[in-house]
Amino acid sequence: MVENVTTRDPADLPLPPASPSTLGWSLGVLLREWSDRVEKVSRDLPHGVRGYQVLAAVVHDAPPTQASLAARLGIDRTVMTYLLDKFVQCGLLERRQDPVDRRARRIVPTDQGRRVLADLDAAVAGAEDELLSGLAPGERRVLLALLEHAASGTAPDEDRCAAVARTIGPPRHA
Amino acid sequence: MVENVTTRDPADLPLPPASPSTLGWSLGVLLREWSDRVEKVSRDLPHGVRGYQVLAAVVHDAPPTQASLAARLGIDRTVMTYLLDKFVQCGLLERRQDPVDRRARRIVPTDQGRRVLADLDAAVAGAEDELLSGLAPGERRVLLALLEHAASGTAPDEDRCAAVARTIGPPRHA
DNA sequence: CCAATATAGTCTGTCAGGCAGATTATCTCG
DNA sequence: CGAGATAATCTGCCTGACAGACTATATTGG
Repeated sequence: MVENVTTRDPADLPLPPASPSTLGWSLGVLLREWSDRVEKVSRDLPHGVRGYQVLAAVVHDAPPTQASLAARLGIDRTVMTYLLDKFVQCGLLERRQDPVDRRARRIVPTDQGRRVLADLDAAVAGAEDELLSGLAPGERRVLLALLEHAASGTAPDEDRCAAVARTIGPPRHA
Repeated sequence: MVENVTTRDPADLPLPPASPSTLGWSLGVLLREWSDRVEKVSRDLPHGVRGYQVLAAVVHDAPPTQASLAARLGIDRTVMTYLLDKFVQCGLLERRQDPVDRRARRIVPTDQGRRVLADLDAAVAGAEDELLSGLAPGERRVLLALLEHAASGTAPDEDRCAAVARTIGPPRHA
């Protein structure tokens, strides 16, 4: 009997040599599921999930420029152009010339944009809650923290925005 | 001269109701980053990252049928058809008629397929390691465990296949 | 045992969406 | 001031996803 099975200790991890790619698979499944749910919720928005992500990024993170917004979301510049076109057209966002660099546009939300996003955020929060229903509240918090930490570590530019935000105001439930 | 600098008040732009969508964003960033890295590693494979995922799923999870394989990876069945065509053509996988249900095909890896995957798995493991370099080893393990748990909770069908497979032992060549 | 319906996989055609490359306006630096 | 870089936009092509039809087999009810 070949005993390359080193299961002598319960603290031993159960999947040592096996598939390394649980990570990729898990991320894929979760993101797909997240997208599906958020899609349902954002059906009215110009571009579904992506629209939500754009709007959320603009309002919550206020990236200085269109390009940085695109980079943050991993979207091509040329794509970002027509995504924003639609939002402007719908009166949810505005393009303003950056006074200091007239090549750049500052993307700012309209009041309606803010309102719409607030509603969506609530709905999305619900969806996420449901998505993670298999995890205990503590586990969820840990997962979110680790995910964000990992993502921030690899993200192209943000990082300190998020870090600061987290330091100043951690998610407090009122 | 119109200086609408409305951003001087620190209390003006807080992140009042903590953005719920860190989840979506984090997942997106990480998956994108994972894909990029794995893409580099899987450049020789028929369909890049996706090819890797297919091959890994076939070998590690041995889904009974083509359809279930597709479902597991969130790929359309018509797409799965031509993905597999390529793999068969390259001699990495084989389609065999399921003896019990002759409509179905059992997808089995060739020896070469296994070998190729083994190499890739090693490389991917390295890439993942690098990807999560911002996290301490303990944190990584926790993250992976939680991710997998969450994903399994929402995954369409697998769950018990994977669970059973893991419990019984890694796929010993049948 | 036959007919009807369901399911696994494949094939075909269509179409949106993404990306490369050119274009315009502006900035920066020598 | 001219040369090169950068933000955003515009144009056109082309891949790749999905819908729907089709074949082969399974299942079920009469």
